[in-house]
Amino acid sequence: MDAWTEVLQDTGLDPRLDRDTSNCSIARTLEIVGEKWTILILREVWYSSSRFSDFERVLGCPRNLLAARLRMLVEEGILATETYKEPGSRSRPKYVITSKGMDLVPAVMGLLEWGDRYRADPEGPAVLARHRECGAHVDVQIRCRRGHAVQAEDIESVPGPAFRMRSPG
Amino acid sequence: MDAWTEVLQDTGLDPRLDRDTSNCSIARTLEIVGEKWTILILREVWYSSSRFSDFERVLGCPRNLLAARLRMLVEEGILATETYKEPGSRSRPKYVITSKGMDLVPAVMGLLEWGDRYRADPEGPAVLARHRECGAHVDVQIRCRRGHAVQAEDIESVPGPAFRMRSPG
DNA sequence: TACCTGAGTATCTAAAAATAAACTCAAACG
DNA sequence: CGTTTGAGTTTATTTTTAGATACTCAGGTA
Repeated sequence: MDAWTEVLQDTGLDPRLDRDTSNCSIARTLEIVGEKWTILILREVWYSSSRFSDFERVLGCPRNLLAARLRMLVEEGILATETYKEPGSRSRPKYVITSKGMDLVPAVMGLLEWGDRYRADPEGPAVLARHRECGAHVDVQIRCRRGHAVQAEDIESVPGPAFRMRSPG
Repeated sequence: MDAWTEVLQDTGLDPRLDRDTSNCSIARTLEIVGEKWTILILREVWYSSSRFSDFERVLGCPRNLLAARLRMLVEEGILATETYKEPGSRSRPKYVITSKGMDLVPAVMGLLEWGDRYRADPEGPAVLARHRECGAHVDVQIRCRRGHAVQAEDIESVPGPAFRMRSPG
């Protein structure tokens, strides 16, 4: 009997199929970043853009959508506003990434790598990621606390502390 | 002068802001999996669901959308169909993940971890991921080819072989 | 004082997507 | 032979989103 089956015996319910999925961390993350422009804005922040007009120029995103996405990212604490001042102009806002935003890097690196592997142009990727100190190519890996490299097939999902069943309505 | 600046001097264009973003691997991956139901279907496949009715039951997704997403995932080679047969019923299709689909695990683990950290219930995550062999918790890490663990801040993006500028139209 | 610029807001239309509900189809069963 | 079941398809309705365009606003410059 696996870790799922033992959480709910004799109820006629299936812990995998009848569980409450509303507190799924994947779904909750997607509520915020699971939208095209949002992730592309973050990509540009990583590539060093920070001004409203930068995003508009490189993304070609409508201004009202851009403003809405930036506002949401700031509300969520993924970006923060600072001000910049070009000589001869007044102070204007710019957007910088927070540590909460930086913590999205592994997820986005995962998307990048998959695209590099399966959907790149014949010449290769458009952008490469490397370690600033040593210049070597970086990639995402799955590891366990004991330090072993883990293959995707060797990952086992088990119910966590907030696991609960869907109310039978 | 950084790796971006040296690709395009004296043109008045900015290699970051005027580059062609149409071959971005992040965007291309999102074209496929950057949609709510699609990633949630994959989540359920990892949690072992495989039948049409399983997905419908656990996700509450409209059938026509579910059918469309499953068809797309099979066309893209992320899922494959096999048949199963319950005693007393005819053969029916089921969906299994391919190695191309398994290669999305790091990206989705990244989303999961971020959600666990910033959007979990007070009790903690709904689901935990552990290493089947040793039972230890698994997470995603960024490493360079030399084996160093890399912080997000120490990643440098540089133009790759398919880098090109946007045509000035 | 009139104009310019970056950073938005407001408004509208058109297109796309989500959802619900009804319908189909092919075995297997009774 | 009529019914059930899983796996869809079709159709219609509503909601959301995208995108374009025009407008605002605050300070700086001529």
